[in-house]
Order: sequence, then C-alpha cells, then structure tokens
Amino acid sequence: MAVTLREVAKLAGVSVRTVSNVVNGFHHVAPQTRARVQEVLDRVGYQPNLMARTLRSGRSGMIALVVPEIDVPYFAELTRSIIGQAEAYGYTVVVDQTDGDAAREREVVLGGARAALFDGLILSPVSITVDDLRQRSGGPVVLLGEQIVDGGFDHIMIDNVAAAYEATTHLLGLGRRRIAAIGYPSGEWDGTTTMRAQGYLRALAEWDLEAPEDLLVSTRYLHRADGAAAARQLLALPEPPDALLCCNDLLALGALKVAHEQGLAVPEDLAIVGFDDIEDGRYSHPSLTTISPDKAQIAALAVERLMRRLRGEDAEPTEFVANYQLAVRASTVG
Amino acid sequence: MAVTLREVAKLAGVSVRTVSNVVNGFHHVAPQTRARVQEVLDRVGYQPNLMARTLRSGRSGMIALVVPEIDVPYFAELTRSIIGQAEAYGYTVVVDQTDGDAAREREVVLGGARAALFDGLILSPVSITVDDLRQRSGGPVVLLGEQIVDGGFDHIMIDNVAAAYEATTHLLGLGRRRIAAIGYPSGEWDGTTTMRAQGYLRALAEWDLEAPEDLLVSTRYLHRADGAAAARQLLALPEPPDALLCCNDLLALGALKVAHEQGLAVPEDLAIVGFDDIEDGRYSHPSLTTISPDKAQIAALAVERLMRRLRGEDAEPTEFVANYQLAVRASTVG
DNA sequence: CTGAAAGCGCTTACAG
DNA sequence: CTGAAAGCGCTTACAG
Repeated sequence: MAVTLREVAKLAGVSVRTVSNVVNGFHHVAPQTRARVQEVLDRVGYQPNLMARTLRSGRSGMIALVVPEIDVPYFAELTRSIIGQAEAYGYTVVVDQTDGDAAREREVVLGGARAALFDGLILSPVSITVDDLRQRSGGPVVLLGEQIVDGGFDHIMIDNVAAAYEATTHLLGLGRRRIAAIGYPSGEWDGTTTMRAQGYLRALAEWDLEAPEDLLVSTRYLHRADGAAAARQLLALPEPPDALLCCNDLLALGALKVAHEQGLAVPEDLAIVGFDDIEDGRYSHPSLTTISPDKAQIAALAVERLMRRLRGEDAEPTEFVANYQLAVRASTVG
Repeated sequence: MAVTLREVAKLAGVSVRTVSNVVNGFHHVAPQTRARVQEVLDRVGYQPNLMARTLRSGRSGMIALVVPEIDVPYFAELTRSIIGQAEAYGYTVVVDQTDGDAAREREVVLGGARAALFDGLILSPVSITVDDLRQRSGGPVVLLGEQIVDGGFDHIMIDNVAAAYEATTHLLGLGRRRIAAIGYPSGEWDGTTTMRAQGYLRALAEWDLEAPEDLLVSTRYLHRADGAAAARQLLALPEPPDALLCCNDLLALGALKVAHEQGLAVPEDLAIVGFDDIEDGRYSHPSLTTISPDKAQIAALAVERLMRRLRGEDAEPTEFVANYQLAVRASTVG
C-alpha cells in the first residue's frame, strides 16, 4: 500500500540515497536525476514513513503542549494559537492535560517513553518543581506562566505585578475603596496569584490603604464555581466590598453570577475585574473589564523559542515578557 | 543515555527476545528468567523506544482527534473527555483543528504522512464528504456529530430532531408563539442545523403554527458574534420574536448579550434556548436553558468504538445515539 | 553527484 | 521456554 523509498528507487533506477536526497530537498542532485525521481515520487504518491524517519533521525517533528486543563478557556485559546504557530514550522502539537495533579504532571513531563517521543515541550506548570525539570532528560522546555520563575529555563510570561497594579489602580481611580481580591493566593497557582497579589497590595499602599484580611479570599481552583463561592462569602460580610479584583476571568464570571443573584448592580454596587480576556467575558452581562494578555504573542514567542532550541541555537535561557493591556469594559465603567 | 533492549539483554544474560517478552508481558517466560530480567529492567530504568516499536509493529498508540476549533467550548470540553478516555486504554490523543476549512480538513484526515502516524481517527467533520472518507487509506474512523450520517462509518450522535422538538415544545408550552430560530441552517454545519430545524418545524406544526420566514436566521458560523448579529436583526423586526431557539449555546450567549443591550428582560420579553450545555451557559445571566448532550458518554462511546476497531472486532459500522436532556434554566423559566 | 551498506531499537516468525 | 536473525523504512557517514 504505502510506497517505500526503496520501491521508488527501483522504479527510477537510482539508489535510495538519491531518492532520499530528492525527498529532503538536498542540493547535490543532478537536475535530470532529480526530475526523473520527482516524477516517480509524484506518480506513485510517495509519502515518507514518519516513524522510520524519526527512529533514524532522532527527531519526531512533534512537540508536547502540557496544560492543566484544555477546557479552561484561557488554555483552549492559547492552545489554538500554539497549534497554529507550530504548524507553520512543520511541527505537530500533542496536547496533554495534567489536571494540575502533581504526579500526573511529573509523569507527563518526565515520564520516559511518552516524553521521549517529543522533540520539545511547552509547559504551563502547576506543581512541578524546578528540580524536577532539571533532572528531565528529554528535549528543550519552554515554560509558560508564573508558577516557575528564574529556573534557568526559557520562559514566557506577562508582568503580573504591573498588570494587577494597573487593574487595582483603575478601580481606585473609580472611587472604589473596599476592593476585595479573589484567588490571592489560591491553593494551587501560588506563583501567579502571589505576583498578582503583590501588584494589588502595591496599588493599595500607594493610596494609603491597607487590604483588610476579610477581603482577601483564596480559592482552591480558579474556576467559575470558586469565584461564585468567594463572592457569596464576601457579599455576606457586614461591610461588603465595592469592587472585586479576580485572579482570572472564570473567577470573575462566577462572582458576576452571584452579584446578579443577589440583585446587585454591576458596576454601580460592585465593580468586577478579571484576568485573561477570555471570549466569555466579552459577552457576559455586563462585559468584563480584564487584563488582556497578548495570547498570540505568547504563543508565537513560545514556539519560536522552542524552534530555536531545536535548531541548537541560543543556549542562554531567556525570560520573555509579553504584552498585556487593561481592557476596560462595562463591569467597571457602566 | 536511553537504555536499549539489547543492553538489558546483555546485562541479564539473555537474548533480546526474552527481554522483549518480559517487557510486553508474554506468558512463556520462566519465572526465574522473568525475575532476573525484570530486576535489570527496573535497575536501569528501561523505557521502550516508542518509535522503534511503532515502526516494527505498525501501531503507534496514537489516535487523532480532528475538530473544527479546539477553543470552541463544546469541543474543548469534549476533547478533555476524549483524552481522558483514550488514556485509560493507553492511547495518546493528538488534537488537530481544521477551522472547518475544507482543504485543511482533507489534508488532516486524508493527507498522507501525518495521517499515517495515527492508528485511528475520531473526527467531527464539517465539509469533508463521505466519498473523501471512503478513499481514506489509514486506520478506522469514528464520526462525531451530524454532518455525515449513514455513510457506513461508526458514528456517535444525539437525536437532534427530537432534541430540537423538545426544546421548541418547551417554549410553546410556556406560551411563546413567535419563536425565532438562529442558525438554521447555517452556512457550514448544514447537517446539524438541518436536523435541528426539522425538530423545530415539527413542533411548530404540531401546534398548528408555521415558521415565518423572517424568524429563521442562518449564520455563517456558530459563534457568539453570529448569535449577536442574528439577534440584532431579529429584534429590529416590526414584530420581534418572543423566544429564540439557538443552534448552540455560543449563538445563544451572543443573542443574550444583545437582549441585555437593548434592555429586554430575559425570559419575560425574550426566552432563549441553546444547545450543548457548555459551562459558560451555566454562569450567564440568566443561566441558559439548553439541550445537554451527555458528553462523557459521547467521548466514552467514541473511544470504545475506536478501540474495538483497532482490535479488529466488530466489522459492522454502527450508529450510536447518545443521551441528552433538556436542562431548563432561567433563560426560559424566570 | 551517486551507490552500497550500516544501523536507529524494536518485534516476531523460525528453529531448537 | 529461549536464541539467533531478519527486517520495519528511513538517514547518513563512507567510498568512489
């Protein structure tokens, strides 16, 4: 069924070496030879056997993208971009989800047989440690997010401290004084949440406010349900908040739901800000003010960086700070 | 670095054959031999080279999941389940997105080198045809959705006619009489939308109503933006609808946004129903009444079916009808 | 510029 | 129950 190099060689009356040269576009093939071989290649519809190529060359043309949850919109949107980018380089992306489970994450990233299939790895870590990563034997790794910083790896992130500072300042500028923080820091995701909490606290400090303990709610996950639970808790306070700074849009959307349930007007009674700029937040009612990281840039940087490594260039691990902007929408400015 | 079978064989003082037998758990190995080999295997941390195994055995342990858009929540949620299911069988899932582009879809599904890597395929088709699929040379295919029906392939779907009928009847039972249909049938997705339109029309007919032309809006895609555009068009009508039956939740969420913008009360002024039961719709305001297909069941059926094929069982192509239920929420019953 | 040949690491008839 | 050996389809030094 599948035609082999050898068969093509026989048909064209040359050696497999020459056919391989033509298939792979090497220079040193006489024009006539090339034409003759190419004709046969086309005629029989030759398709290289990727497995054989991989076994021989040691490169599979596949990279793994490891994210906690593929169905969390932020990761789904990012995945889409990364698949598109990788494809432009002729690479296939295999998506692995870890559910943030430590054992599973280690297995996927460090675990032998599977991990060895991939030429490289783009990883959004949750609980895996720098030490784990250092003892990894496979190809290059590019890290996403803020869970692991300065570990000596290529790394793409945004300036979360600055972003949270900007978001908080936006709320302060609107006259809000009891700004609650949801998801700071959460059970998992300490890295991300800690940085965002820093920006939040810095902004408050600049306005000579201190964050009351009762307005800081940490959550186990960063899902809608967690945001809803946190909002319920906050709104039951004797002195409830007049604004919510949520560590991501899902939390914010969960909180928004509860605000509606309790008959609060958003943003009049309660302003809400999220992080991530997922599509849902653009269509919520009211639409969500959020920190919008440049996901296309993040995807492009991650893939480009990995490709460089794969080509053996640029041994110095680098941290890239991607762009973001505060997207002001109706959940803060009615 | 990576230890080979041969090295293990030498260390254990047996042939590669025997080591291979132990690794693959074949019976005919003497207990003592097995123990000795296993000890070496463990000690050196042997990991099989998947590429070599694949090249030799012809099976890669990878299946492809081909969906139009990974960041459409329905597909993201389904993907999550399918990855989980496949993993239970020791299979790796590679996700490919086609953007519904015909050429891209053919390339991914039929295209040689890449497609040949996978042992099988779970495909949510958009524009690829049955004939295309028939001429495909690779492993077995399981189809999802309603774009291709009765093509002689294994196929998982829900009863869309019945579901749309039930949703429409729900609206009629609530006293709605001007029920608009958004996304029936759309530019792409004719299969799905046509079936849902059938159920809608059947329900109307049963109540001696005919669907006015002006209340049937087809859309190019099934995204939020399309739903918003359709809703704007419908609400500008001299006699606007009192209910919207949307072909999926994204359309419904887009329409809901517009309803809010125009100051309409949902469901009092306008009831809205979607399809898919994506998580966003549970947290929208108001939460979305929707047809909730059993995604876990769909994923389980699809993977199980593919695994059977892979084992060479059950040559008869079968159509599986998965469960669904109408999830009644606040967008229809305030 | 091209050929003959080794070998990537594994599985699997074929003997014994 | 185990061994020696072929071969999956390719790439790539090594000669010429």
